[in-house]
Amino acid sequence: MGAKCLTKSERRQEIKKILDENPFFTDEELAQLYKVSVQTIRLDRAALDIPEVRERIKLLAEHSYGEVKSITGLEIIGDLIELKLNESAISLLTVSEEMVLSKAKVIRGHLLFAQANSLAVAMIDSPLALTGSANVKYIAPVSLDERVICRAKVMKKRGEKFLIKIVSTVNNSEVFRGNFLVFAKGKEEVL
Amino acid sequence: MGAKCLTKSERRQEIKKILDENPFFTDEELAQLYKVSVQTIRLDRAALDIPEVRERIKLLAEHSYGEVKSITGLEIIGDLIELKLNESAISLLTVSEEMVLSKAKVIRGHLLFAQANSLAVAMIDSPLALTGSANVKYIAPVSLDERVICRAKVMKKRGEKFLIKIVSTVNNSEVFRGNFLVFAKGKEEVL
DNA sequence: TCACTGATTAGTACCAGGTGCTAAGATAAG
DNA sequence: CTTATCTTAGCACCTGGTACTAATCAGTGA
Repeated sequence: MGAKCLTKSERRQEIKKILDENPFFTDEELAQLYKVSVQTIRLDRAALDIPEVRERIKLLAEHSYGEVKSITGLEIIGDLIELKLNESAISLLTVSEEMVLSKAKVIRGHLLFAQANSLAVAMIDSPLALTGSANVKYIAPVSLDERVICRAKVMKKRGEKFLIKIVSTVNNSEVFRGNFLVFAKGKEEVL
Repeated sequence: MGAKCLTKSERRQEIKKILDENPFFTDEELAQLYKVSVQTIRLDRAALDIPEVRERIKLLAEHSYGEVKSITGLEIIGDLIELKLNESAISLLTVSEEMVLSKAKVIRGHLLFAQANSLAVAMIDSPLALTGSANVKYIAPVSLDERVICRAKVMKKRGEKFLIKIVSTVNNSEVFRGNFLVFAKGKEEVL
């Protein structure tokens, strides 16, 4: 990793990147990494407007904590945009580096599924919802940095069974679609 | 919340609970909350074997950090046990805390899908393989600490198209099954 | 050569939120 | 009264910083 004689701005860009993907480094460690003094690192962070380690860690923790708190939040892959319980829902997923196959920069299939599945499950107004079955089709590959909008709509409801239709699009063109059968479970024991 | 004249053990139980569901409290804040001194809180934490705020927050952050990495970042979800390219493959996934729905301790559906999908894609002898479609069925819920064995088998192969049958079991009983249609992509551009 | 500039480094005082240790009350029970 | 349990207090020390001042070093132009 970065250790050579870098210019100030090169170093700063590297620091920005490295802290972006691993916020756990202390100034000390960065200083050793780039063979500069701790003070220099502090100036760099100040210039880049990056808070201290504890703050960074805390933000990360609060983020995931917030998700956990919001009942179904953690369970959702992507950001919930709209939600009408038992009717329809929309979520947005921006494809980041970790989501793609390293070679092709194409999103892993199961993430599109996960977005759809978690949305389908989240939109059910019930303490617990479980997927029963799903038929899905991948229409076009999705690449890094693209924004996937996933729309879910309840097509049929019979008792505790919900048939949900999912369509995911990027720039208004379909990339993924599927039908999910979801079971709403109340307090009764799961099968 | 708790503020009355509690016995030591009552207070400790409350502290344990409160920190369990909200790890962000400092000793100071807890001391005010229970109207005891900071030192008392420290003793309580020591007795309960609860680390300091920063440590708690850090653990939380590392946890969620690891989770994001592992679910999105890995090429294969689960551990590859056996692999015969273009023929069959087996992977094992042990259900950990991060994989389950917080309330029911049941694995999230898309993780079973992810295990199956990543296995199906991995077993194709090609620089790039993409999922075309999938039909899956969830037969029984899978709980925390259970070990999911996923078996994939190529049923049909026509040119670059592979039909793969997946069966996932826990203790030899089926929990998930599906058919995946996977496309092997060579160097040619993806559609 | 001198002066100036930008980048870096050094040093100081201070902070939160602790640990680890010793010692001193407070209170109830035998 | 003595003893044991619980609680509080005080102190030195720690990490990973902030905020600020001052010194150093290399290169550049005049």
